[in-house]
Parts: sequence; structure tokens; C-alpha cells
Amino acid sequence: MNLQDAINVLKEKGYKTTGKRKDILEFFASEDGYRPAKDLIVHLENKYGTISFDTIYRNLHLYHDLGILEKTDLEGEKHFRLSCSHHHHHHFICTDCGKTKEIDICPMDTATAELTNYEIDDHKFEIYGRCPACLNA
Amino acid sequence: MNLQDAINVLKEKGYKTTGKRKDILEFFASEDGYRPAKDLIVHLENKYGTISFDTIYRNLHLYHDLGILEKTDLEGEKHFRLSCSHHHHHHFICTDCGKTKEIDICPMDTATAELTNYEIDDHKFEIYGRCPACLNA
DNA sequence: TTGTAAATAGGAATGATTACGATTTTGTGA
DNA sequence: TCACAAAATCGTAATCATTCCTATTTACAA
Repeated sequence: MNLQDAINVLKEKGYKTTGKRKDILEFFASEDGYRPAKDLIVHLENKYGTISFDTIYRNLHLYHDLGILEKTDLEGEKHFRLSCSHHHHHHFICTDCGKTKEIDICPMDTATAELTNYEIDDHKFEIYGRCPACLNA
Repeated sequence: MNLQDAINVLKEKGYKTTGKRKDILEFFASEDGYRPAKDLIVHLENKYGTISFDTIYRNLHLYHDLGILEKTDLEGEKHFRLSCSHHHHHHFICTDCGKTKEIDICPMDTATAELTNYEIDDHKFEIYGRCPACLNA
């Protein structure tokens, strides 16, 4: 999912493409890892001086509902990143910088065998640690 | 990890075994799923009328640090359960009742092959959905 | 260009969690 | 057993992320 894809999704669904909506997408396009709302707020305050929480969180939820952003709960804060829509995979997440690396292993195919009679709605497989760049810094 | 194991850990490490510490362990021993601090507060308020947040959270952190409780972040709330110390595994978590089922698959052995030069500190593999009991209710 | 539904502002409210000084309790060792 | 020091708890205030609300502004279709 890139910037233009995301804007197209917005338009297709009839949402308005405001300047701030584009700013938010650009922010996530320029990062390649999970970022908390806080970072987005700082980024937009640099540009606008002030930004409404409502704008931040409403759009984060909207993008998540539209599949534009992926979300994960890390230490009591929700973190977001642009969705990787090309194929199903999981992530290593650097706990220092938030950058991610794709992991092309999904254990669900074998795991479901242990879950007959269960309804499965979602799953999460994440690996935490420090990336090579942060290890060298 | 059962109640007695947990009390032994406390004593070995020189922590005092107060009535409330035992109450908290008994609460988790009587549940077999992830519970939020909120539920523990309600449980202890039923017995004592009032309970300090400090007592709740200090002990939850202590138990987590000692490996007595496992923790997971679910929708902005931290949830805890007694550690399953017998062997390494993961969980299906029922989003209705919080009960868990062990999943004896761990994808880490193959995943680490994709992560040379990365420092790996932790990982999470969780499956969310509804358990048979909640599906029938 | 204009009307209107959607989006944003600004700030109050909420909910989980943390922090802290005062008080109480536990376990130790005299 | 008793007294003491350290640890634990209390009660409450503060903090932090997030949600909610009403008034105002804006995008975009006609």
C-alpha cells in the first residue's frame, strides 16, 4: 500500500481527501515501521502549530477500518503502519526505532488444526528485538 | 505455575507474603484466562470494600517481573494470567470470555533463520476468536 | 457559485495506569 | 515475646492515551 493507493481507496469509498488526510498518509509513507499517534501529532504540529486529537484519532481509525493502516498494541499505546497488502506475512519489530522486517512465516495453517470448533477471527505473530542499525548505533 | 509455586518464588526472593498478595494469586489461579486489572480490582473490592491502585499495579508488575504472571496488551488494556511454566507454547484467546487454549506450535525456530544480525528479545503468537463455550451461549 | 454533508477545532471527559507522602504490616533478631 | 526497620499498603492526585462533544470550517457535487 503506497500513498496513491491509499488516496484511491479514500476516493472510491466517498471520503474527502483533505490536506490533513494526505499529510497523515505521507507521514506513514515516509516511515517504514510502527509509529504511535504521538509521533503523528508531533509531525503535524510542526506543520500546523496545532492539531486536534479528534482529527488524529478519527483518521487513524478510518484508515485502519479501510485496511490502509495496520495496528498493533505496544506497551499501552496503539502503533500504526501502512498496510503491506501484497501478501500475508508478519513482522519483526525493532523496540528501539519501530522499524519492521517482514517475516514470511505464518504458523496459522498448522495451528488451526488444534482449534476445531473454535471461531478464529484474527491472529498476531510478532517478533521483538533490535535491528542491525540500532545494534550498531 | 500454581498458587504454591508462586508463593515459594515470593519467599525465595525475599518478598513478603501478605494477605493481598495471596488473594491476587488466588484470583488468577481461579481463572484460566487473561484478565485485566479491572477484574482484579472488582474481585478485591468485594472482599475488602476498597483497594489501592498502588497495591494492584505494584503487585501485577512484581509478579510479571518474577515470571509468575504473563502479560498481553489487548485493546489498550494490559491483561494477565498465571504463567504456564511447564513448556514453551502460545495461546488462543477468546475475545468474549478471555479463556485461553494452548497452541503447541512455535514458529520461532524457522523464523530466526530470516533474522540473522538481529537481536531477538521476545515474540508473541496469539490467535483471537471465540471458544466453543461462547459460541454455544 | 452555492448548499450540505463531512471534516476539523478546541477543549472537556474518560479510563487505565503511575506517582507519592502518610500509615500500617511483615518478618527478623534481640 | 517484643520492638524495629524495611517493605507493603492506603488514599488520592497526577499523568497519559484516547474518546466525546459542539461549534465552525471545508470539500465537492449540482
